[in-house]
Amino acid sequence: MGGDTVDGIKRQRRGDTRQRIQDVALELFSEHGYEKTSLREIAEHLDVTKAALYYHFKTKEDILKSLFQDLSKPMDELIEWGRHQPRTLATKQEILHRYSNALADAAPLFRFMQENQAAVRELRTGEDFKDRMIRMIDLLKEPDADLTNQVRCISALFSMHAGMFMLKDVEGDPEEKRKAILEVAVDLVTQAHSGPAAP
Amino acid sequence: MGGDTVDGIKRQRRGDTRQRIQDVALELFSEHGYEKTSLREIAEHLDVTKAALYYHFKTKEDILKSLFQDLSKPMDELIEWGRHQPRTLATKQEILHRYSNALADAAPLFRFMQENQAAVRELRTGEDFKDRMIRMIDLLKEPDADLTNQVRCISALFSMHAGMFMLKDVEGDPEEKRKAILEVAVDLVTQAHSGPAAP
Amino acid sequence: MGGDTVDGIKRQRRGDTRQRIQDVALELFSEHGYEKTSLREIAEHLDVTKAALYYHFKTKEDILKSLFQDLSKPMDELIEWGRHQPRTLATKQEILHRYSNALADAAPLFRFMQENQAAVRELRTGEDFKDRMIRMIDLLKEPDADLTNQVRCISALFSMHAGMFMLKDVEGDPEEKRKAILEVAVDLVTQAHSGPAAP
Amino acid sequence: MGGDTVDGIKRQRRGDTRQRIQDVALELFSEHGYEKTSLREIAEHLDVTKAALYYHFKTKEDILKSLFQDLSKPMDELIEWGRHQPRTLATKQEILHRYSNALADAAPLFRFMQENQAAVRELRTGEDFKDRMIRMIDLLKEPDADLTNQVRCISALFSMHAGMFMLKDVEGDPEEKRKAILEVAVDLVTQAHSGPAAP
DNA sequence: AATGAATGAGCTTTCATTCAT
DNA sequence: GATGAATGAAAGCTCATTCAT
Repeated sequence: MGGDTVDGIKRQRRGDTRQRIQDVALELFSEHGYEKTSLREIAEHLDVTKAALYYHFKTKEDILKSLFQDLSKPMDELIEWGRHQPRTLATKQEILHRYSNALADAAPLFRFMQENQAAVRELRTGEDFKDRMIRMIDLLKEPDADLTNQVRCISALFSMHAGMFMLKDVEGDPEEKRKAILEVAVDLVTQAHSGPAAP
Repeated sequence: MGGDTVDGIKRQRRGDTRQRIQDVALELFSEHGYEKTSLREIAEHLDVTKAALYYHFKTKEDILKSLFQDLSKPMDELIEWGRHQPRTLATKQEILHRYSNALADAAPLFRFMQENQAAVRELRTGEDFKDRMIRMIDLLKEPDADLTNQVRCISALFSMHAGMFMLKDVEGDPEEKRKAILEVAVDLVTQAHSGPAAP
Repeated sequence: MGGDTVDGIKRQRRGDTRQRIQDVALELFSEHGYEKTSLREIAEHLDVTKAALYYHFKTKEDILKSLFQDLSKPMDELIEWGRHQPRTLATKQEILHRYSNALADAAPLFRFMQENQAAVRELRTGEDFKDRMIRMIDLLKEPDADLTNQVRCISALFSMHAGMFMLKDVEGDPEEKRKAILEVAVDLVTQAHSGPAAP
Repeated sequence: MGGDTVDGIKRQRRGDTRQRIQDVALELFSEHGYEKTSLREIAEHLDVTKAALYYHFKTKEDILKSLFQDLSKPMDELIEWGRHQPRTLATKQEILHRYSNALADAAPLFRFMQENQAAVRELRTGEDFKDRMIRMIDLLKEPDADLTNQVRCISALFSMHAGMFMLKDVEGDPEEKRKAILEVAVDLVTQAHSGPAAP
């Protein structure tokens, strides 16, 4: 049961309910999936009533949407930044670096996205996500890239997602893992950048 | 939809209900997700009652399991085959070839797997799938591979999954696409095979 | 656990659930109003679960619609009959007679209609009812009737509705009351038929 | 209760919130019915919070009651006046005249009453209304009137209600319509006054 | 091999209402 | 004179499942 850290800072219980709902929702959505997570569960974890959730969010889907917005902002910023850079290899590498950081920051959300695509697709929120992926890929691949190199770029991106949670059970420092994943992604995009004429 | 008297013989409605349930279930599970698909929907698509489904399958989860078995057999066979081969580059390439074929055969099922991980995880059926992925990776990576090369192998496998449905909206012949995807996967595993000492 | 009256007639509990739902629903809708009557209440009165109601009717509104259909049939038949008769005074009187009978048969339903107009209006089922009233009035009034005589016809019809339940608390034999109500209605329509030129 | 800066200008948002609540409530109650209209809706239409409504009214039912009081006063006055007059035909005609005027003034409220009887009945507020109707009828009918003439009086009253909104879709000047309705009502009561001995 | 009828549990959502501020 | 935050109760509805026939 929630005690508040007293002393100096305090706040906690007043005004942050909305944030707490989001936190718990993300946790439970990630763990059991969106459909399987009921509002009752979320409410119980927060020790409030279901109706309280509806004071802060109009629908269950709205909670999900609000989570996506947190995810979307950094991605949109990254895409916007990328569009104004020259399409050099250095730019692409920088994009991957930044993407890797964004991923690390919002890891649970990305994991959730990856694992709940079907459930989320119909919510008109998923569409946005796929769009963003496509625009990311557009930044990474050369306009005239052949199929193989397109696949390399797709692979780079998805490997970052997949790696993130596939390496969970593997020994080792998380930061090391992130670097390894990034390295592979950079490799793939670098190969794709050289184009089909590479020896 | 629903042609019957094919080519002289007729068959159709008799002993194949079980199969038809599986077909429709896969289609709907893939489209809307496992949780969101109700038995009512499946029954309606088949023009039978819900109760009829229970004659053929003990539970909803059982329908899902039966679908996985179709997917599991080729994977298990492939893994079994791989274990009895020398861990050469040629073997790895052959594994990827075979995997690519299996994937093409059971594409909708794989797509479903990819997009419903969260929903499926808790069903004790998903665990098996993750296990299989791990065993596949074990066949592809060298025992002493560093993190980066492990990621390459993981990436190879997941790229095959992701590519499968990410390229759906891309122009071009499906067979060409499959080859491109396979090429990238082989590349990744080849790199990983050479190990960190590669020039 | 159902005891059925065995022997000979039997039926009762098997197959008549749909009818029983309608009966109870009408009773409760009439008593407390449509909105105020919950499916839980209906189910409890029938000693079944709410879900059972949904086996027989797709929605709460559907129950209401089914009630209206019972009401609509005699009215539509009456209107249809009326359209094929000459617009004589005798015809009009016969229409009122028949309407009075229909009303007596479906009294609770009419009372419900009268008392729940607002609640029912938005259900797209009420519209139909108003249409029917208008068509009834068209049968009763002369095409060139002045306002006053139009009001007489409207009044005739509504008096039959209102009388039905306003006389409930009055002493006397129901059949007598019905006759009195009918007499007033016939009077009104007769006056209207003679037209404004009557002495 | 409510000190306001009186005199001359400004007013508007200040002391009239109570009145505005009543106006909006009547509008929405009439349109969608009492049960279907939520306090949220009312509050939104007024651009205040639900809690604000509770500053002005103790409960939802209280809002309704306050509306009825506006309606009741003229009716009670009319009834009181009627009781102190001789029961002549002229008196009855004057009652109908006055009633017609009251009706025109409070038309939306009457329409609401008519269309929400069931919903309102249980609120212990509706009972009053039925009582008033009965007392009105007592003023119009002769003490020894036979059933038919009682029905005439009931019919006169209800025709005024029904006519009010049934003629809405009919062409013509509202004042003309009101007169036509009144004429029919007067006719009915006049007939009833002459008693069963009329030729 | 399949249906008709039903259930129990649970879901998302809405409502009237309260109260400290 | 009003708001922000929350509640308890209930509503309509859906679901997987059962079982006698």
